[in-house]
Amino acid sequence: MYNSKMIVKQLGLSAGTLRAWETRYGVIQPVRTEGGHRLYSDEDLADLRWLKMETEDKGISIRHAAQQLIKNKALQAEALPLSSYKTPEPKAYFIDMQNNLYAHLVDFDAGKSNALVDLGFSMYQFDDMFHEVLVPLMARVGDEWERGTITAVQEHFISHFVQLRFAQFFRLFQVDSTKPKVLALCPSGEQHQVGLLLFSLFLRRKGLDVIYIGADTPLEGISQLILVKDIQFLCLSLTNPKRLKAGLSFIGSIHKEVPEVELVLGGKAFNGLPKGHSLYPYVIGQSMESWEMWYQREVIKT
DNA sequence: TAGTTAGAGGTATAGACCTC
DNA sequence: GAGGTCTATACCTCTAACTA
Repeated sequence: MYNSKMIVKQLGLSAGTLRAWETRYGVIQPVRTEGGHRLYSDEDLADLRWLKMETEDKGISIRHAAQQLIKNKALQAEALPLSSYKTPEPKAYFIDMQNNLYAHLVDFDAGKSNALVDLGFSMYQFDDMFHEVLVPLMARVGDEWERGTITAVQEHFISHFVQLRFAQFFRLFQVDSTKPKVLALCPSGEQHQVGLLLFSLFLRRKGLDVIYIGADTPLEGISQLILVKDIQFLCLSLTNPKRLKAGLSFIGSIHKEVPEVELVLGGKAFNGLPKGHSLYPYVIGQSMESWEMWYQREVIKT
């Protein structure tokens, strides 16, 4: 449970705004301590985060966003027998959502797709939604595109949709200026950035100031950026093993100019590095657990 | 077109109460 | 006891609708 101060810090909303949303629209009903102080649950936090995203990113009025949230919750409640109401079994729900979302996206129906994702975010932790729905969705889109069952236009549309969702969350987390700065990018030629996005979101949630450059980043200017912005960690993602040689050359050039920057390497290509390779110690895994271990080992120690 | 009004939404303040 | 949080209320800004 969270008190008002923690909610204000996490979301950047004022305490007055929180109370106004509660009393005017009834969208959240925090429990109270014996003394009457509000205590917010994880669900309250998720709801508030969703409302903030709807109002600030989409420009929807708070009244309408609140109505939509209440409607979404009511629809979900209706779908289940009242006597046995509980949050749907996540695994089955995520698979179902992924299938429905895929169908809407290949049909270029952004409205239905957004509504479906909004509903998911109002019910589950955003980590679960990204890991269980959006990331597998992107993997599936990549496979379908390679098989030729969807067009390049569909692939681009879906990628753009998912990236927008990442970007919305990215802005919501407050930066802790006492924590190290991070530069995140994919070397030139690398187009797949979902893993990098996810890791950047993980870091941003921890309060790190992440400068996200994204896919297909040229070498020019990177070293200067690291020096000017006092970057401590350089995160690189590379999925295509065929581009590993070029990727290593990319890293070598940067390391030559700024040897003090600490490397964080992720993606299928780097995961294939042999144990004896000099860069092997900088490769992190693909699971949240391995990221958390890296964070505790490399960031908390600083 | 410009002024007025009303509503929506956010913020500030005061005083009382609660927590640590 | 200091600092945080509460409720209630007033005030501010912005926008849209209305009117002369």
